[in-house]
Amino acid sequence: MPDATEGSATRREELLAIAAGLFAEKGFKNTTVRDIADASGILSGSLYHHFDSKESMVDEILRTFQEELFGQYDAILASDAGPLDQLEQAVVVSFEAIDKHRDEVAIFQNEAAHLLTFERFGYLAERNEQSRDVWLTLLRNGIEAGVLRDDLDVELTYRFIRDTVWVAVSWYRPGGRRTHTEIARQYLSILLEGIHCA
Amino acid sequence: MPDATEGSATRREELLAIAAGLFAEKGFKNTTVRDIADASGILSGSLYHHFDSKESMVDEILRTFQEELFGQYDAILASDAGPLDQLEQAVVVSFEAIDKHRDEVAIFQNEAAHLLTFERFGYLAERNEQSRDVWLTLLRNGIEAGVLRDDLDVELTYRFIRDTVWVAVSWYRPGGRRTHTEIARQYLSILLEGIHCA
DNA sequence: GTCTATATCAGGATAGAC
DNA sequence: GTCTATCCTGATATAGAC
Repeated sequence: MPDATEGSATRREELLAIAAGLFAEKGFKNTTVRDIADASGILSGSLYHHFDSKESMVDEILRTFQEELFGQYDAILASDAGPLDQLEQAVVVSFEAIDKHRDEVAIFQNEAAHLLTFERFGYLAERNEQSRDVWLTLLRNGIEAGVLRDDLDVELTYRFIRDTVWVAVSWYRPGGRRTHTEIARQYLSILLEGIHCA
Repeated sequence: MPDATEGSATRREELLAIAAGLFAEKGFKNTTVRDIADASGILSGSLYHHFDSKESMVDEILRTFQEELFGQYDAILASDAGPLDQLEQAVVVSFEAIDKHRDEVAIFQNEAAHLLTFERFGYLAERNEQSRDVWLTLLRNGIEAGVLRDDLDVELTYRFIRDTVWVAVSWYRPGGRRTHTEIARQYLSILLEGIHCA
């Protein structure tokens, strides 16, 4: 009785995970349907029993991931933690996502700009907007509460945070010298206090 | 008398600029030789009078750009400015590159990882290594001189700087609300002093 | 659910005329 | 230096047997 809610992944999820790994590693366009089939131990034609197209695969991969991630951001915003705590939690959650869903983050990072040009992936633009809202809210709350500098361009600051957090996916490797929590902590230290001597 | 040293670009340079724009916008793999030819007002076959292959084009684009950029880094390191000044200059020069060579930076950012897997583009790995040396040297000099915090992981700090600087190419638009110098200044302010209240 | 076989098409590249 | 014409390969996707 295959069931998506079970611990063991369904065949569909297995195939998606394999595809995600390839998309992340070689890029969407550079990964052929045959690559995915090979890695799955079946032939390319068989993949079409499970999915409409290569696009459907990347679509499902990104949708699932973003639903989870934005659920976490919402929970943080809805919590009664202070503005600084919320900002820190958002950073931690993001690095956690890089650790737990590396492929998905990488795909989003590397392919979103291109996929965005197709109507089918319009929801990615909405997610971008939503992410911007989250970070801007966190920053503005911090400034209002007097814990963050009020002389910085909020829009620029948001971009720097967003970029630095997500781009870490390009070099972070789970099981490496530093855990994602350590990285998040160091990152927050730089972001909050700067690298200059006090 | 067409001459590369003249103010007016040679046909070759014109074509490379057009190709660079497309590579940056749509990605290397997603840009067809016919796309480049169309944008240049000629037919695809004619391009092969000027270049061996699509790969040769991106190769020449990246080589030329990197030669210039690393020349600037070398000049900064060789100067007798203080460690903090040198670090600031390196950041400024990088944002300048984003302004003046947006396409080239974007191509390097988006395609290097993939191109790197081909022997032909092995020099990109060397350039990465060289870039790492530059930033690590700047950071270590700063720490040694006592102007930078010594409690940070230098390797992580380097990555954060590198990533945040270059990823700006994905959103920076020349002629926008902020000049590249303003952006560099704000960025340095965050990097050096942090966003937390003093 | 997977395989065999194949239709269909797009893209990189070439040869030779103009 | 550009065009015409075309080759060749590799990629997505389909249809139907097992």
